[in-house]
Amino acid sequence: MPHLLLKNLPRYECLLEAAKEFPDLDPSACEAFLNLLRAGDEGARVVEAELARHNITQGRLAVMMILLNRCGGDVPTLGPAELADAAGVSRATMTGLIDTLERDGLVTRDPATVDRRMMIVCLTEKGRTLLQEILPNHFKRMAWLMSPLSESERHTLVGLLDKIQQQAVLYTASSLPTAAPAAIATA
Amino acid sequence: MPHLLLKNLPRYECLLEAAKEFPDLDPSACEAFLNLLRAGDEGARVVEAELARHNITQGRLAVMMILLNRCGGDVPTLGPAELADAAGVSRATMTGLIDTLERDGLVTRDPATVDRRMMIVCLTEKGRTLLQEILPNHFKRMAWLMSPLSESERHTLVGLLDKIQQQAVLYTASSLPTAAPAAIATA
DNA sequence: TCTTTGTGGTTAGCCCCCTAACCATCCCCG
DNA sequence: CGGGGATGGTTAGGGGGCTAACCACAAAGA
Repeated sequence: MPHLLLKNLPRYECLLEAAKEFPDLDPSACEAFLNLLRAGDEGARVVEAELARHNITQGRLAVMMILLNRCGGDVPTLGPAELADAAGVSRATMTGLIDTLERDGLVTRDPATVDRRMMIVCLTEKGRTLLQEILPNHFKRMAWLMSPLSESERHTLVGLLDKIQQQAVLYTASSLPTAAPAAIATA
Repeated sequence: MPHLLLKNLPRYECLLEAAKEFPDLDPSACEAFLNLLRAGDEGARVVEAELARHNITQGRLAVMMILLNRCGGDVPTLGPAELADAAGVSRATMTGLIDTLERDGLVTRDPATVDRRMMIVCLTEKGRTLLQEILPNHFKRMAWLMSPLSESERHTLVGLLDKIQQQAVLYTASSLPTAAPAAIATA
């Protein structure tokens, strides 16, 4: 589950040292990037550790929360494709997630009548109950994890992260052609 | 590979809305956490996209870089256990990583003579060459990804991320007993 | 109408990560 | 010297992610 990287991040002096051998290495960029991955990893680990006690993963929880949000509303026509899109995973992955959720009795999967290609996924009562049982602690855990940061620090953090994320999206948007290296070169 | 979460993060108003139903939900904490995971995910995706062209993953690269650092030096006695520890993965995972690296001819795995339990993993010439070919672009990519941030912003970011990471470690350290929920409650 | 194209869902095959269990070997200590 | 641990490496089994390929069906165009 971890995104993996070095457990003990290299110290800044080591990065400076390595930069001598690799002129392209930008020490502060490297440091920021490694810390980003590490913090994300550790944070995810904390949250997942709790969910694991209920035999739930981030992916499964995401699916259930999406269902809770929308299936509770007016439109109960929610199929794997839309779920996959909302969760940001492939349709094949969503099939697997729904498989296990269905096996555990947390969701149902029924063929739709209007469009015979479609399946309709819906939370069961058991799934809804489990969510009510898990979510409060889940939210508490997130709040606790962020508790060292003041309100204004959180705002700053979100702003910085957003810049990175924008840049990343900019890459994936232009990565289809071989234009990516060019974009790098010009940067 | 993504750590997975919702593709489109909920807007802040939605979090406020949800907080009415779940009093434990701290909107700013939640927002910060989701942005952290997302930025980490997207960043990792960018870096991995390039590595994938050379049939390399973050895990494989980490192993090779550790080997480059230490095997190039004086002590060539580097086994899976130490590698696993340095990379922050389980020994079983490291076995798998070395398997594929060895299959691709990037590392060798030979039994040690002094300690007959040990295997010695070493970069091959091919592995070394591949690293020299990959790393410059890899570093450029990281630098490009962080280019929207000024030097001082990067410093700020590292500081904030470190606070979160400290907190996370604090959790995993005390999670062996059931003390974790208590720690949450008191927070 | 009939064909073509697009879309929804699943399957197959691969990779990576984990835990638990298993041998082999080393090392310490009685 | 001999019998525990401790340590190194692998295997087995389970998730979860991806792409590519497939079939069923819907929708749009000739």
